Parts: sequence; C-alpha cells; structure tokens
Amino acid sequence: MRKTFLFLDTVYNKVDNKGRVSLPADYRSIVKELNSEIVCYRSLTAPCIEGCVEDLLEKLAVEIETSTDFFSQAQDDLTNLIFGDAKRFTFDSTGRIVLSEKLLKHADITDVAVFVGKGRKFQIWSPQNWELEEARVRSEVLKNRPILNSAKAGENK
Amino acid sequence: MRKTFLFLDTVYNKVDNKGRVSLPADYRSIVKELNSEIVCYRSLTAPCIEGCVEDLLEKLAVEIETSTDFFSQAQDDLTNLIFGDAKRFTFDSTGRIVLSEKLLKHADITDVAVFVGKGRKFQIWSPQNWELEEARVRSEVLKNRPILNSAKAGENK
DNA sequence: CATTAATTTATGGTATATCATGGTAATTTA
DNA sequence: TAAATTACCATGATATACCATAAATTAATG
Repeated sequence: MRKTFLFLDTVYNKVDNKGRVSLPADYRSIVKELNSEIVCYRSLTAPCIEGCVEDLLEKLAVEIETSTDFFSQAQDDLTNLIFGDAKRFTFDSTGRIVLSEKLLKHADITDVAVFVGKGRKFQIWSPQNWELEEARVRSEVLKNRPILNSAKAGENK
Repeated sequence: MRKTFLFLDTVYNKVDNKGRVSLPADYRSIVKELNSEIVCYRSLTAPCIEGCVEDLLEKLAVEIETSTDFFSQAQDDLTNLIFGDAKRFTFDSTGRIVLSEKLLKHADITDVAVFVGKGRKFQIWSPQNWELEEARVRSEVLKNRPILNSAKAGENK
C-alpha cells in the first residue's frame, strides 16, 4: 500500500508489430491500487500520447458539466475533443496494452515507446521526439531560472 | 465491473440498408451495467444525432424545471425540442440498434456512422461531417486556450 | 563487497473469446 | 395478409487472454 499516486520516471519499452507494449510495472501498480483503468489520448500540443487514470477524466467530466452550460458551444467542443479522442486501455495478465494505430502515428512511434511520468498523467513518446523534447525543456527551464528561487532550498548548485 | 461511466473514443460502424448499426461494444457495456436504455435525438446545434443513457434525460428534465419558469416559452420550446424528438433505442442480442429515417437524414448518414464519445453523451456523425467538425473543434479550442484553465487535467502546460 | 539465488518484469508466440455484420426467421401492425 | 419491424443465427475478422521464456532487478549469502 503506497501513500502517493504519481507517475514518475522515464521508461523505454518495446512495441511489437501488433502495437503491444508493457505498461511500466510501477504504473500498473498505481492503476491496480486505484482499482481503475488507463485512458490514453493524443496530446493537444505535442507529438506524443498522453495517459492518465480514468478517475481523472471522470473528474474532468464533472468539472466541465458544472463550469459550462449544458447547451453551450464550449461544452460541446471540449467534450468532443477530449472524450472523443480518449480510449480505455486495459492491460492483460502480463501487463501489456495495445496502442491504436491512430495514437502511434500521432507520436511517430514504431518499435520503441518512452513512458515519461508527469505526476497525475504520463506521456508516451518516440525516442527521437523525446530526446528533442527533453533538451528543449531543460534549456527552457534554465532560461527561466528566477521563477525557481523559491524552490532553491532543494538544489545543490 | 467498472467504476466510471464515460462514453469515449471514436468508432466507425457500418449502417445497412435497414438502418441497422452496431452500438460500440464499450457503449453497450455501459448501458448494461446501468441497466438502462439508450435514447437518441437530433442535435439542436449540429448535423448529427445525439445519444445518452435515459437517466441523463431525467436529470436534464430536472435542470430545465429549475432553470426556466414552468409556463415560460423557453421551457416549452426546450421540452418540445428535446423530449419530443427523443426516442428509446434498444439493441438486439447482437448489439445493434435501428436508426430512424428522420435521424439518419438529419445527420446525412448513409452507409457509415461515426460514434463520438462525449462523456455523459455521445454523438453519431457521417464520416464527412465528422471530419470537418473535428478539424473545426481542434483549431477552435487551441485558439481559446483560456477555456481550458478549469480543465487543466487534460492538457500539458 | 562479490556471487548467487529468488523474484519480478518484459516480450514472443498462440489459443480463445468477442465483435461487427450479412442473412433469415419470427413477430408485429396496419 | 402483406409489409415492416424486431429477434435470432452464422461467420470471418479482430482483439484479448493466457502460456512460456528471457531479461533484469532485488534479496540473500558467504
């Protein structure tokens, strides 16, 4: 039994020609303990797949329902975009899910998938795209150093 | 046994010349577990069919009652439009429903129907109309990014 | 600390079950 | 009783669940 439920770490796994890929063991244990399911969808902003636990989407549904009008265009657009693209992925007894052609294509994934923890969510990248993204993120964060002042305590210059 | 009940994903199914079409298996399992029925009606705002579980219409009735006056024109119009148009669709042992001529025509559907999950509801489009709509929605939502602040869960910074 | 044993995890292969869909029989209703 | 609607059966395609082995991680031991 764990205290927190965060997707962490970066894991490279093989994708076979049927699109099967092992969900990292640590991710699986989170899904099991929450007794929920994994949901994946195309990232809106990056060439990668995004995933989370179904509970999170459920929360999102409630939030959209309460924050926008039942008949509003905004509610319509948002729900189409999010729920229309998201899909449940259950893993078999060996811990694998089968990613769809659509998702794989969006992320340029062929034979290797990179799972990247993002806390409540995770992303799945192709190795090439991930290496570019990681470099970008690192330089971006260094540029914006000042923002991090309040978090200095935890670093070792 | 599932914890949450969301209509997800986008599924293309064939419509035969009697209007028969398979409800996606995942949608069926939701209807079964809630042991309810599917209700469909013409979308008020788009050339598509809209569907949901009967329970949701019940909730909508309550909402209309509380948000509009009992004798108002608005309440009259809304109830006419929605409840007057809605119809229960039971699926047979193989999981198919028979869409009416009226609904098919409203959505320009001939031989293929596209089921699009919207969380509590789903829509049924013709392939052509759906592809246009999806493109529109994607560009629209990206333009209006701020809308997503309250729905952050689904995006990445 | 090095080496080995034990356990968990990843992955290839295959059997099984489910699903979509064409067809037909039974039932309704007009 | 003819037409239309609904329920059921059959089949191929697809996705899913399971088994077996390899790799890697963790624990145990000297």
